[in-house]
Parts: sequence; structure tokens; C-alpha cells
Amino acid sequence: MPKMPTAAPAATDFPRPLVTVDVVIFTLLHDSLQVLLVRRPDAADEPFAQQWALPGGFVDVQHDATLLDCALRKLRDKTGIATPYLEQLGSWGSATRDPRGWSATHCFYALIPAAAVRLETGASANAGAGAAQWWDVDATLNTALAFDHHTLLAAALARLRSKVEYTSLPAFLLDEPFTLPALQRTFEVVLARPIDKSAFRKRMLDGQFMQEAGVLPGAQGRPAVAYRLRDRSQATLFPRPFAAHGADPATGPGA
Amino acid sequence: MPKMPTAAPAATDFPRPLVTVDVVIFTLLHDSLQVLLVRRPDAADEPFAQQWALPGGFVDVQHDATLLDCALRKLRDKTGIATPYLEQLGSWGSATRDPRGWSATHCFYALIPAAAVRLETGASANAGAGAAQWWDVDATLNTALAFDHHTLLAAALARLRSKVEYTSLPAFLLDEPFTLPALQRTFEVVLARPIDKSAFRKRMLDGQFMQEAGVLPGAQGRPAVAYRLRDRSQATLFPRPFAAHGADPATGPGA
DNA sequence: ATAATAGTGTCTTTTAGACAATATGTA
DNA sequence: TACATATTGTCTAAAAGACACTATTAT
Repeated sequence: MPKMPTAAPAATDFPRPLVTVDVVIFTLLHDSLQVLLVRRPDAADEPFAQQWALPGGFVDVQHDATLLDCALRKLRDKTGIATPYLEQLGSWGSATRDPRGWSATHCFYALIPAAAVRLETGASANAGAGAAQWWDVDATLNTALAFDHHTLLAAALARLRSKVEYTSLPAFLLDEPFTLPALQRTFEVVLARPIDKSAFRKRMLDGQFMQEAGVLPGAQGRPAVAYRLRDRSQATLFPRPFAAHGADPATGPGA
Repeated sequence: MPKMPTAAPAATDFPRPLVTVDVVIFTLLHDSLQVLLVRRPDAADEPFAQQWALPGGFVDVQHDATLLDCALRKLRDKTGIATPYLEQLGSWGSATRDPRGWSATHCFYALIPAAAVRLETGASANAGAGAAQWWDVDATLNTALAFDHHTLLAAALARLRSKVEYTSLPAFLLDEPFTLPALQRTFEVVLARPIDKSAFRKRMLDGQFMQEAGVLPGAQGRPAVAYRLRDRSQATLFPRPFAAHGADPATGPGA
């Protein structure tokens, strides 16, 4: 706790940083991993006006009971989704990341099925929000974003890719019901590498996180068995990673 | 970003939460995993006066360039250690965790060798700090701590235990140079279960994160080869976990 | 020599990966 | 039937676990 001589000002008198929450929202669209970005408002006193940014903003101490509630609210506002897979990524704070002053953001990431989304187009009354739009993740990594959002996005992607090596996370990107081949394609898109079919199926079925839900015909060929997730709130952990993994699963943010 | 009608108050006029950083500092002492706690100051306006708490406190926007710097400062103040293994655990924020108002803490955890520590005894001039003291982790989990620090400690311990399944993390708890049997005992203490000697040695040596540094005689029996870490800033990842792991490595805080 | 601890070798088990083979739908 | 895709089976490879065995020090 802060150093204070005997009759100092109360700790709560310290200058307070700005506190925000940002959410990296992933989905699978057109066989590619996409992230939701919003356009920053165009006002004179707004930093990074007109630039693309992650959905997020200040914690509302009147209405947000917790950081998680705040993240859920922002996600609901932009996508209409109330029960996403949502996980905290970490926090980033520094004197320089926001031109308005010392600022700390609490960053979450979410995985949602594209079909469930009703995009906030931005023409609404409670604006401040420009258009929300899906962006291809790899393309976005080569783009300048507002604030340090490029760093947040890169960290979220690293976390996702790392966890895909040993969890069932990509299942949350799919609409239900889905087939095993579709799930495999999702894994392959996220990992950006092919996976052996037989090994993949053994792994998923042994994981016991799905239950059968009829069959789904494809465009051609034999229809596939359809599945639903048993629990959309938590990923299943596999006993081993797919292969020698590279990045640290749990290490998050730096500054 | 926040909803605002055209001529609203600037975003920076929002009421700001309190922002703190807390650090869970682990070491190995007397063959047990220990955590550093400090006594809360005894002042009328201080919440949780006299109770034990994690080292931490408000971000100092004048002196802390980043959250990480803030965590390093607090760790240095309490232990004298400037270059620990330090990793962010996550953040917790809510309207109720601090009686003084809406508060968010950024929690880090550190692993340090006991011998390197020079404990801040609390009698110093820059007080506010009561005594700092090592506590057995398992005992502490059955104790009431200030704020939600019990939750933070439990999360840090869960993160540590989970990462021990597939990383070289426990090596950071040891003084250098250390022996392989000592490292194995450290793993066993953290995991609270025995590990097979042969498998353990293969794993560590294959990991290539140590270099030989002479031999160290034990109390009895054959002396053991001594090792130093090649890189004290980063843990090594093993290709597979020790066994079927239980807890989610990367999932952190909730609210 | 004996006790104690360090270090090695061998066998088994598990599961991923490669890849061939079979099954089932549609045109 | 031909084709495309789903699903299964068999073999191999890599690494962890179990556990017996050897090595090196002090007394």
C-alpha cells in the first residue's frame, strides 16, 4: 500500500488512471478467422478519431458491477450476444497508451458463432459507435489500430492459437449443430496448418465434450454426423498438445 | 468507447475507479512453498487495518511508467529483488472489493529464491508497511486475508501449479547453483505429489535450460552435479505435461 | 564394507501421426 | 455407376511412467 506519512492525504486522493475494458471478439466467417472492429468517433476531443479499434471503453462505475459485467455489456451492445465464451486476456496500463492520460485497460477475448451475431450498424441512437465490422485477422495484423490495440489483438491471437493446441476452444466459433469435418477445418484455420483426420477425430471424440445431434448433409458426398456442445461456457482440455507447441500458453501481457 | 450525446462531458470526466497492483511473491523455504504477506497499516481510514494482505497498492501515475514497472517497484521495496521472474496473473475489479469505492487491481505473481531476499522489516522510515513475512501457502489458504486477496492467492497458486505441469517454472524458486534432486523436490513440493526420478531427469536435461556449474555435496551420500539457469527471465516449455492435467492453464480471473 | 544418495537403463503404456481402407450419401 | 466426402483401422514413432540397476561419496 502507498507510502504515507502519518497525516497524509487519504489513499483515495491519489490521481486515478483511466480505466477501460476492451474485447477482442473472434468468429469464423468464410473459412477465415475474423475479429470485430469498430470505428472511433469523429469528435475533436476524441483520440484516434476515425481509426479502427477494438470494441471497448470506460468502465461505468454506476452500471458495471464487475469488470466481467463490463466486458459482457460491451459485447452485448455490439453483437446482441449475451452468453459468449469469454475469457480475460490480461491488462495493459501505462502513462502513454492513451493521450488523455495514464490509462489501464482490462482486455477480454470472446469466441462466438457468426450466425448468432446481429451487428450494431452504428446508425442507432445511442451512437458514439461507428460501424462495427468483421475483419480478417491476418489482414488486421498488418493494419494500424487505435491505441495499443494492435498489441492486444496480437496477444489475443497468440493466446487463442496457443490454447487451440490443447483445448476444444475452436468449437465456440461454430454455429450449432456442427460436424467433425467442419470442426477440423476450424482448427486448421486457427492453427494455419493441416491436421491429420484420424488423430483429430479420436481426440475430439475422446474429449466427450459433444453430443450427437442428427446428421448434416454437405454440398456433396456423404453427410456427416452433427454434434452440439455439452457446455458452452468452458473448453475441454486434451491430455496432450497437438504437437510440440511453441508459445507460452499462460503468459500474457507485458506493460 | 462510452456512449455520449454530441455535446456531452469528455470521456475523461467519468468517475474513475481506484487502480492498484498486487503481487503474489512465492519462494521455497524449509521444503515448503511460501508466500510473502504484509500487515495492513493501523489507521482509522484504512480498510482491513492490521490484517494480512498481499504486497501492493495504488498505481503511482507520477512514477510508474507501466503496470509492470509498478509491480517491480513493489517487489523491490519489499524484498530488495530487482530482477525476479514476474508474470501477470490477471485483473480483478468490482464495485465491492474495496470499501473505498469501485476498484480494480492488476495482479502479478513472482517466483524468487529465498536467499536473495532482504525482507523489509517495517521499522523503516518509509513505513506504511507493516512487517513483511513469509507464510506457508497451504496454511494461508485457510486464512482470511484483506480485500479479495484470498481469491488472488488461490488464482496465483492454481496458475503456478498448472504451469508446473509443463514448464520449468519451479527452477526460479531455487538459489543457484542447484542440483537436479533439489529441483525435483521443488517440483514435488509445488505439485504436492511424487515424480518419477528417471522421467524427471530426462525431461529437465532434454529441456536444455540449465548449464552445469560444478558439483554440490549433500549432507550425505554422493554429491550431485550443480546447474545454473541459462535464462532467468523465461521458463522452458516441455513438449508434454507431466500427466493428465486438471486445471486450465491460461484461464485466469473472473470478476 | 555399509549406508545414503546420485545417476542410468530397460520395458511398458499411451497417444499422436501417417496413411490405407471402407462406408454412405448425391448426380 | 462414378464421385465426393465421411468414417474407421492398422502400423509406427515419441515420450512419460515404473522400476531395477549401477555409481560415487562419507563414515
